[in-house]
Amino acid sequence: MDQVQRRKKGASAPTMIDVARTAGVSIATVSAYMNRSARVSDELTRRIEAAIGAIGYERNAIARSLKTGATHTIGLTVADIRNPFFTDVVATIQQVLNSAGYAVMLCSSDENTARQDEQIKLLLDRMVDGLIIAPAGDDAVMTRLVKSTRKPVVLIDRLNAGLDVDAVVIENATAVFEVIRYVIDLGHRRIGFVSGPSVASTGRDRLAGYYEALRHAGIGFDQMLVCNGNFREDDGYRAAMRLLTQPDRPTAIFSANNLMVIGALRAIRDLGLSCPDDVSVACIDDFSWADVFSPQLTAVAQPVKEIGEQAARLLLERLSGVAPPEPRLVRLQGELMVRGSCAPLS
Amino acid sequence: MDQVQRRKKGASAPTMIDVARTAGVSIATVSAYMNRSARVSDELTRRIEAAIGAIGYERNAIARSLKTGATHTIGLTVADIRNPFFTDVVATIQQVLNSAGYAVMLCSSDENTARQDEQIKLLLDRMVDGLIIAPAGDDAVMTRLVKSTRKPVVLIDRLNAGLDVDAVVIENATAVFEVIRYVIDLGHRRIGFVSGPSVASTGRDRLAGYYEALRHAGIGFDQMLVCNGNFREDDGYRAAMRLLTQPDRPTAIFSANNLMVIGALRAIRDLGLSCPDDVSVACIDDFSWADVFSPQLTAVAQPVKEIGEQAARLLLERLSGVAPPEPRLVRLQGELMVRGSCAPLS
DNA sequence: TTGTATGCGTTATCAG
DNA sequence: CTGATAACGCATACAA
Repeated sequence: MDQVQRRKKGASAPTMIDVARTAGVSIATVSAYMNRSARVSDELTRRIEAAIGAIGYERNAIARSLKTGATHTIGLTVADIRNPFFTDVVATIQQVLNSAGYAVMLCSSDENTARQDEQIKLLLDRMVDGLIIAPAGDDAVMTRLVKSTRKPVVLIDRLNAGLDVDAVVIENATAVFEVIRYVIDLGHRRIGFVSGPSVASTGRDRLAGYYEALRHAGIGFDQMLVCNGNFREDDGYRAAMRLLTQPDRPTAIFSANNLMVIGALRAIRDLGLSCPDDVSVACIDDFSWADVFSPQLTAVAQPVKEIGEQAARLLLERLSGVAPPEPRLVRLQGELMVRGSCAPLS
Repeated sequence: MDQVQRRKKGASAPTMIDVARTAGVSIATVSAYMNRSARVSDELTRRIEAAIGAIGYERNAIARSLKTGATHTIGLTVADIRNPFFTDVVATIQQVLNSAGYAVMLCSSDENTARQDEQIKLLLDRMVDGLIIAPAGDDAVMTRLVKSTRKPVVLIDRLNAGLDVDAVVIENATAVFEVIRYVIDLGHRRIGFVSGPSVASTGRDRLAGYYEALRHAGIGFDQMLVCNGNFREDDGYRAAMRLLTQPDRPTAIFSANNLMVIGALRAIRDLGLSCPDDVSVACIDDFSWADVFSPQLTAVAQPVKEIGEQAARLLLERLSGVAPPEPRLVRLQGELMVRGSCAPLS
């Protein structure tokens, strides 16, 4: 069909053809102008710009994507969008990627691997150019999904054994080791551990740090002192309840993340106990408000900003092809913030 | 070009043509099968499914969108993704929209109208099917952007005078009125107000509720008791500092949102004061952990879940065309959570 | 420099 | 019920 005799002037949005027609140039020239892919004479440039302004043309990113194969959109799934840790990371990733010209499609799997898999499928289906994943856990479907895509993928927060992709994590075992050692130094011997799920590398690594600290201090390991959770507030509550209602209850409780520590504190309150007088508490993940509310939580602050920046950087490098072929693993350090929620044991 | 003699088997992802070829059917039949748009015989269905499995075909959403004009993606911009209020709303919107088959593209404007406008442009450019906006503020560019798009738009949290679109907000003035009345009933007369920006309807409405409560109680209005902020933590800190360092300092401080109240509490601490002994504190926006940390904040809990659900519902109704032509305004009620951060004034 | 023609992967129309 | 073919809006070799 002739490019001139179209566009009934009513229905749909103006296209490049309309611009070409009203500017009296060819569609290729308009395209060249839009992409600065070739020099367009000043005269035509002027006419094209006038035409664009007149009919309010905006280029259709879908058609453009179909042609170029790139959407300039990246997918981001996190285990829990309500978790301030992820929120902070997301905010940074967002900023970096946006200023690099990418939009971000965000999904939260709510610590549910089935939902996570669906969302990764959704994202891949939407033809994102790349993927940043904070995995809810290692699961076979996701592994297969990620392996079978040719899009660059960056893992954050948690590793997945079966995946050879770029990743940004913190030294979880080391971080926990340090906190537990600090608690032990305060005189505590019976230290309860509210653990994350073993399907998550963070769950496993943080528990490992706990064991290591105990062994290092020569403290025997008591199976009753470890309770599993799924990183949610309720899990922390239940775990702390179980820990604190046993005969020889722990004098300190460590929570493997921020949400569970709130649950644990609620359990402490519901049992009529107080922190740090009756039970010392520490955790991984800092709160921005930790210094203004009591108990002022002793916690390991994760370098959220840097995690986000590094993740975005790794992805951007892959997208622009300047990354080396082998996967890169960035390991960051947490920082122990000693506050008032752990008391010395007399 | 003949649909059979293509696909060099190496490079790009398999297309419908490949499926048609390996299944020995026509491309239209494959399409009919994929969309269930027409009955396909059992025999062909079987062959198509086998082919899809064999070559690992996945339908290209970009091409599909180009053809159908729908992306099944909706854009969502919030004023601040780090604010738990927005996070909660986002999480709900996400869930509802996802289960309706839509993906969500999220942007955070960080209370910056310029960034917000860019992001709305970005989203519209990505051809989202609809938009949910928590405006950083009324600004002309956004108003024009929203007005000129034919995509359905839903506003949440904040209204924009110039826009005749669906919206979900809470009764801000009423909510503040109630809190302030409660504080007045405790005996307070000098009540500082840490306000949001006047470019945001929430900023204006909440301040109006404050004035109304004072007038209702016959308390004179003192210009020195109101400090403007931009809903960020730092603003709350600065505002509270100014309020509490004046000669006849207020006995109570009300913060127009959650982030600023944390700043205010930090200021109180830095001044060597304590809450609620020296200064009572209340705010809009509840915290999930408010009951386990001291001071236990008295606050108005916004119905975050319902805000998200209603916003998603309004948008979905527009998308499916079952909505009435005129814009709908959903006004929800906040709930005053009385805790311990406000003390009676002897 | 500027214009023409073709294809990206689907969907949809219309014959068979 | 199935098959061929024309768009969807843009980019891009290639021709002029």
